[in-house]
Amino acid sequence: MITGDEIRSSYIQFFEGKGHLHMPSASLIPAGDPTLLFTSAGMVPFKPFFMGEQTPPNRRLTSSQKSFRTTDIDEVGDHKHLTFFEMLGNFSIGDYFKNDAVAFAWELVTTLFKLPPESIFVTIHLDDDEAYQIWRDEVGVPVERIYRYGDSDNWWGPAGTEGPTGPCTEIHYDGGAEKGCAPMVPPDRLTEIFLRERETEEPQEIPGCHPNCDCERFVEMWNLVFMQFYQDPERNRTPLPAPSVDTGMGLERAAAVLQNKPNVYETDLFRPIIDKACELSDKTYGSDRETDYALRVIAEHARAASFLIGDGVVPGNEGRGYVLRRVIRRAIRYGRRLGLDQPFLTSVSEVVLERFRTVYRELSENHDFILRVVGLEEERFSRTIDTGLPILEAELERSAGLLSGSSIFQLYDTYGFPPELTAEIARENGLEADMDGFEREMEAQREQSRSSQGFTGAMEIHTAYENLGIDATHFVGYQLMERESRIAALLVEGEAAGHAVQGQQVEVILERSPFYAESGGQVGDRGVISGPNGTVRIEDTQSPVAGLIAHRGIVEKGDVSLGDAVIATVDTGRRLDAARNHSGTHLLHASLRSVLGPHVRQAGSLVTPDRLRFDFSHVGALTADEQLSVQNLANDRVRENLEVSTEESTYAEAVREGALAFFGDRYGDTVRVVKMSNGEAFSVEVCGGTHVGATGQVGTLFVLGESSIGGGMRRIEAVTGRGAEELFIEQTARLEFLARRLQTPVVDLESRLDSFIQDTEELRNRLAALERGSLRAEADALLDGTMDIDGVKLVAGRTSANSAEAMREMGDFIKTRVPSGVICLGAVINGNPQLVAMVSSDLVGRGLHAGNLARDAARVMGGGGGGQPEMAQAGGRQAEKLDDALRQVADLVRAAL
RNA sequence: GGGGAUAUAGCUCAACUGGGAGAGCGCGGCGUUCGCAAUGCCGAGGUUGGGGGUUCGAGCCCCCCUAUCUCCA
Repeated sequence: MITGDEIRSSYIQFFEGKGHLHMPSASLIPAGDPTLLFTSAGMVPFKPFFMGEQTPPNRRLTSSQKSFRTTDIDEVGDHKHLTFFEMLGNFSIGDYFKNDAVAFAWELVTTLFKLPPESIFVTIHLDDDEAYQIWRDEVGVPVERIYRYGDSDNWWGPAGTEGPTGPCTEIHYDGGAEKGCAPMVPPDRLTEIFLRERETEEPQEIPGCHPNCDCERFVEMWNLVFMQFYQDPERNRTPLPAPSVDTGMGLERAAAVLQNKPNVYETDLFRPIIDKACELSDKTYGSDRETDYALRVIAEHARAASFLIGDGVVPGNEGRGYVLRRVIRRAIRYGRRLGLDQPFLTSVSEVVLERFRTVYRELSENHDFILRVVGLEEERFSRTIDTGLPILEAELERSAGLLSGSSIFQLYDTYGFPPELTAEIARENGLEADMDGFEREMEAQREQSRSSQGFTGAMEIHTAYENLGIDATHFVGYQLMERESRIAALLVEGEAAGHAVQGQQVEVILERSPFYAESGGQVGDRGVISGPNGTVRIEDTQSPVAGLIAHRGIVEKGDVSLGDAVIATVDTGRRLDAARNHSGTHLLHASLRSVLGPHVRQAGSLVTPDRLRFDFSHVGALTADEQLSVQNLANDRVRENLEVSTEESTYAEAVREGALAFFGDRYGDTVRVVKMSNGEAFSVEVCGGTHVGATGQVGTLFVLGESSIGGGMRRIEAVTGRGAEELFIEQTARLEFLARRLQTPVVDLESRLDSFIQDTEELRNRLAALERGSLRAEADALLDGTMDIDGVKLVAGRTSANSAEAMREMGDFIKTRVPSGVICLGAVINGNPQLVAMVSSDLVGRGLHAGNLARDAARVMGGGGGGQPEMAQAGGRQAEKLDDALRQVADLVRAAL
């Protein structure tokens, strides 16, 4: 039997033999394309080549590309759908076209894979007569095995709103008529049906089986895309000057066909993983449908999750991290159905790593990390289940027949309890789950999130700038801090103006400027713009429209006018502080990656002259050791005084050379790459910010702290240079101040403080004992005045207690002397009168209630109170009435008896 | 960026309508036991995350902050 590994390598070798260059699989995180969540097909890494943005290393390429698709995530578990798969492909970038592509494919399938030609069906696009002719005449496929399909099946692209697009042809493997759902529809008949469908725009019924049928007879093995046109955003298509070919064959499907297995899960690419899941759950694959489904979910998702983590994705609440989390949690949910309620996914992942580690190095390199992340997520999810389950059970208890959508939503929204699991448990308890109601609640939440998306009237401002008729300010601030220029535009209160006078808030636009506008987390520059008749103090610099630099400030002296020749001077000290923090951020980023692992990715940052803040993806909090290691490493690199160099490059080029870029940022055609290196690069990032010339200028980097900003996301804050120095001075001063106050040398502070705390403790205890003693004496005195109200003993009186608690203690003491009776104690605490009333349990039976006593007595002092029958407390506002209240108690007791 | 939930002893969690801060585990001491294990009694351990407010009185109600979890974007 040919193994999956053999299929992969023989495919690559076949195309290498046809002059193709083997490109290694790119990361599942698309490097050059911030608009894509995942690498979803073999051609994704080559997009810049197809778009003509870059020159490929060779016009013929081949690869086996790791791919991930989120669309079918909820279908995984049946025989067909996968989230993660390997895509074999051969690519022609303006080289060969339909003839060769088809010929190569046919040769590979029939001679290398040795599939019988009579079991191969091909499909083409309705209009692609060229492909039809090639298949029929050049390859010799009988016409009854060439089927035409419409746009939904055999037209590809564009990916997004514009881009290359074209018809495709597919190779289907016929598993045999006995697997079919019905007799085959002849190709001509099917073509007629699709033509009518296109004309009427109504879906037509297909009377029989065909290659794209949903039944199990055919396996779509290979898709050859002919990129023939370019489609613009208005959907106009123009022929591409150099048509290209992009093909994709799912390795898993190919393995199923070549290994003669009914589906991908029976192949050697999945079987070891399935077997492990069977072993753990004590089930056998193939025994029943439900079990098989769950086993497939576990195997598929364990595989997908391992690869995702291997490429640096970490579970989180957004974007890729959220997809990963969903995949892991879905696997665990299905595991529970098999009775796996203990952590199991880590063991399954171990098999995945074992199976694929030789081909995909990142799996072996990140072996421990992958297992740790899976384990952590597994643990986290079981906590989610544990907290949600009791709430769900209570909810089920309350509901009859139908579990409301809002309940399902609340469990999901607040506790992350999966709705499918909720529905499942509800069914087990004989209740239906209102999933439609749930969906409505979800939609309402989406609506709310969208509507709260800050509407700042950005559009209007936007046009205000565009109406200025200036497209760009030339930024000269990388080299200069001062530069003469001319005022190209002035805005007063958001409106274009020709003139501004002293005291007015203005925005100045210059022809060229050394001022750095806020971007990439680095705040804008401050400084002064001085003209012939006045000066403007600049408080902030922004870039409201790409390329435009708006200096915001106030006219400090005189006036300024459009066209004035000015000198723009940046506040150098502030700029250098910011530069130190920005370079510090890069050092910190690289250090974090070095200490924690390459999964650390920038999620946001803030660079001000005072401090820096850096958000990144990571599982769990940093230990004190890790934090220290990061700081030490960064400072080592500071002392090594690495050269900081910048160069211009294209985005894709920069990323290919290993530069880190921030997902979600938009980059222009050319990007600036900042490198810190002393021969060997320590940090390379795409960044437009201002930096120091060498890392030594950073001075010292001091980490202030590290915290969480949500699942899978951490935030670290630090200071450098002057900030670090100030911090040190401040902390030292604080220590010295403490030392003076505690009259001890700084080194002895801890022991001195310990002894202080101990002393306080001791004193507190002694005071409490003293108070207890004196209150006990008071209690004794009160006991002497015990009254007898119709046979009920009453101890009532004023005390000097300073808390209700102390009075309770007194009451408890009196109780030991008067086991049957009523006790009512009063005291003025913080200026307010307070009462504590106690009634022994035997008297409660006779109708006395401490709560009533306390409340009624307190009424005299302008207050209220309450409590339990045997003990209650009350208070009021009029301290002078306390004695009156206490005197009243006797009457109250008498009345209650 | 917006919403929801949680925060109580070292750990896991109780505490009704606002009215005496508790349990189990763990820890310490003293026993029973040949030993391991088990077990009995006693004990320590709390600014109820922090701050403000309402109230005679707040673990509980309101506001702000912090941390953790979670959903949406």
